[in-house]
Amino acid sequence: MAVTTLGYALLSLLAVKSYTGYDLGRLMRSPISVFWEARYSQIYPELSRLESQGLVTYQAVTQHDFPDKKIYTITDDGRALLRIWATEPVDPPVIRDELVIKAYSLWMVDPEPAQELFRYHEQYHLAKLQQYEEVQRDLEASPEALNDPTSPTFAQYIILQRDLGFEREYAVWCHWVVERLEQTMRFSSPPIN
Amino acid sequence: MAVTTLGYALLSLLAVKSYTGYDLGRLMRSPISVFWEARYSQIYPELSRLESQGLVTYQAVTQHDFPDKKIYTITDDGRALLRIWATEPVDPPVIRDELVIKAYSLWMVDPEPAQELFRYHEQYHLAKLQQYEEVQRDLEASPEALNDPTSPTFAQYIILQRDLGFEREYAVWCHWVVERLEQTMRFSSPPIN
DNA sequence: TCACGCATGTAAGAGGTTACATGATTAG
DNA sequence: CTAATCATGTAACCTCTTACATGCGTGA
Repeated sequence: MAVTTLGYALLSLLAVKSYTGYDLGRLMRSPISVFWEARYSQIYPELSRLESQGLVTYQAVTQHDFPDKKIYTITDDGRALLRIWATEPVDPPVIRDELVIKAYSLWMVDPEPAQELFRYHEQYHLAKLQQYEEVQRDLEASPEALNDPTSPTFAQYIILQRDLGFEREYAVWCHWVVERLEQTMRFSSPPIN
Repeated sequence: MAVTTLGYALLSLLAVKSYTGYDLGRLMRSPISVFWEARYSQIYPELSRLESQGLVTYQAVTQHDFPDKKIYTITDDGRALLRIWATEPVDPPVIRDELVIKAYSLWMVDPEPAQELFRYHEQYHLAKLQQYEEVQRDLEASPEALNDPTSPTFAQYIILQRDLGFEREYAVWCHWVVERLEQTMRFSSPPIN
């Protein structure tokens, strides 16, 4: 009977607009980037669970040139549950970041390949940052919505700031690691070629 | 035959020093905060898997006043594997943060309880930040190690910067959300008491 | 012709959490 | 007297990923 975190994620997207499972999956991997990238194999079963719990309904649409689809809509019960859940306490997120473990082993590896690894991740997060900055520009084009706390755009802007901050901070850290490795290489003995 | 992420996490801790499973579990939930908080029920089986793979060995220690224990030590094979793994490419982490989903639903809830939620998380991350800053002061007390790229302290300092940045950024975001809700409340009609 | 977008799903397995079991010592 | 610390583990369960299955239309 309980709703999973993914279930709430889907509900919160459906609270704004009706979508198919496919749409929801694409949304979760778009640069508009809400939340994280869930697989279709998890989304579809989750949607039918939400449906059996009466939190969403769907309308089957028959198509000729494309596969048939189900457009899901949140119910009043779903909306009510989401509103209650939204302000209830949560535990802070658990971050399982493999790069951090690798960083912890840097003392036992050659600095050059380590730098390469961190340069790659710096670039990755800078690219993500740019994508989010584009979305930011789009949102800031309609400032009325950003000041209306009852507008979904307002909430989207809030989570966008989180994404921006996260990517910026991560890129800065990667850059700092590369610099630190550079610096320490000058102090240690040069490699034997 | 493959080693899991937790397996590498344990190996990277054992590369510095020998520990019991219990020690490793405590380390992972200490403010010295390496990585994330793994459960003992996951650590113990993982250690025996690493042992069966020849990546660690253990020495059984019989105790009178406390339960017997096993002190695990990394093997040469384990060390070699860890060094290779440490600079191999990784995917960026997937962040599944329930608070971000809740934030996405803020447009449909009362601002007051929402502020309370974000104030709580701001305090949480500020407290974490302080803990990390204490560790930072401890590490900076011995600056020679911080400039030696072959010292585990060097690597610990690197991941500490990540933790510091993460907590700082998260706290700033929470604060910003609270302020934004404050601001918008002044624009909307006052609640009917 | 081949891959991509549309669209929904099942099955198997890996990873992680919660609950349970045991038992002595020590601090409040 | 109760809770915490030390210390290792098993069993059941939930969550998430990977692989598989199907099939039409369109653009390169």
